[in-house]
Amino acid sequence: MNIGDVAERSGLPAKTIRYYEDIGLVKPLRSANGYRSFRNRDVHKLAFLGRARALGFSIEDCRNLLKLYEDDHRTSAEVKHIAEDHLDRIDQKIAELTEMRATLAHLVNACAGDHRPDCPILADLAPKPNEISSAE
Amino acid sequence: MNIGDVAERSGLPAKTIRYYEDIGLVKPLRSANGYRSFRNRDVHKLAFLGRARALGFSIEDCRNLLKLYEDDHRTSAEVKHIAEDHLDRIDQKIAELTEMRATLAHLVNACAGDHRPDCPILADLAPKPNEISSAE
DNA sequence: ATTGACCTTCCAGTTGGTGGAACCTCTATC
DNA sequence: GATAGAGGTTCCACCAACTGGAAGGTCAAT
Repeated sequence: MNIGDVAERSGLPAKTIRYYEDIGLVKPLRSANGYRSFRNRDVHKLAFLGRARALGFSIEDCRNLLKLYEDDHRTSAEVKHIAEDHLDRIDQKIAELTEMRATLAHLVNACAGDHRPDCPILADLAPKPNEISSAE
Repeated sequence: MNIGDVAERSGLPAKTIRYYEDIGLVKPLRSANGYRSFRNRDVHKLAFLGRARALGFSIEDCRNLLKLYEDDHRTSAEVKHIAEDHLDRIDQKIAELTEMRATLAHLVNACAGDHRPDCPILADLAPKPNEISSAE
């Protein structure tokens, strides 16, 4: 199968598929004309990757998940470990964003948003006199 | 003031300060020895940038906020607009992550995490037979 | 004179692709 | 056989926002 068909089937752009080959995630064969020739298992892998990426797993996580996926002797503990780590990272990210959101929403709320220059948002961003001790 | 002192005062790494000069966010003077010489307003700006970045504003947002900050003829509407756009982007990001989190938490929960190979996480990532029509 | 803490520039790498240029191949049509 | 168009190929550059490191200059103190 050529890359265009694979792109359609896996839902990944052809560029991305070539990139995944570059970094060793898939190893399609080559036809006599130099075109990549994908087997069903390649397409299968790519679909797996697309789904894992959609869940936010890093490429390195994907690489490891793929390895486990293809290893009959894996343990579910190994898989779970990767997923739990990722879950923790997501939770942390959500916490960060939620805090930003709270501060920002507060400031936006306090800002009149009119023609005058006074703005609580800028006032908050501006360093307070005590934060930066002056000296040359 | 030399970059080391500025780094300490602004809370930004020296590397980052140099980078901010590179991309035109600050324009410190130079001493005879070639060292960067920061005025109080440079330090002020850098602290502003640090705070804006901590709230997740992009560098381009920061550039615009800084411009408004230094413009006596700004309107709070302009500032508010930037902040609201950013808030929207944050909300969208939180929504994405929250959805990922839900799926992932569900899968992690369903996974025994023991020595056996059966794993609902991998099962979910694997393409279902109907998703990929086979053909060579 | 030398040590060590600063400072300088420049180049490369990070993450996960994306866009474009220049060029080759295949199929269909005239 | 020529040609057009839709595929494919490689390679290089770029995005954000830094960060690490190498090679070297400067300064203050011993």
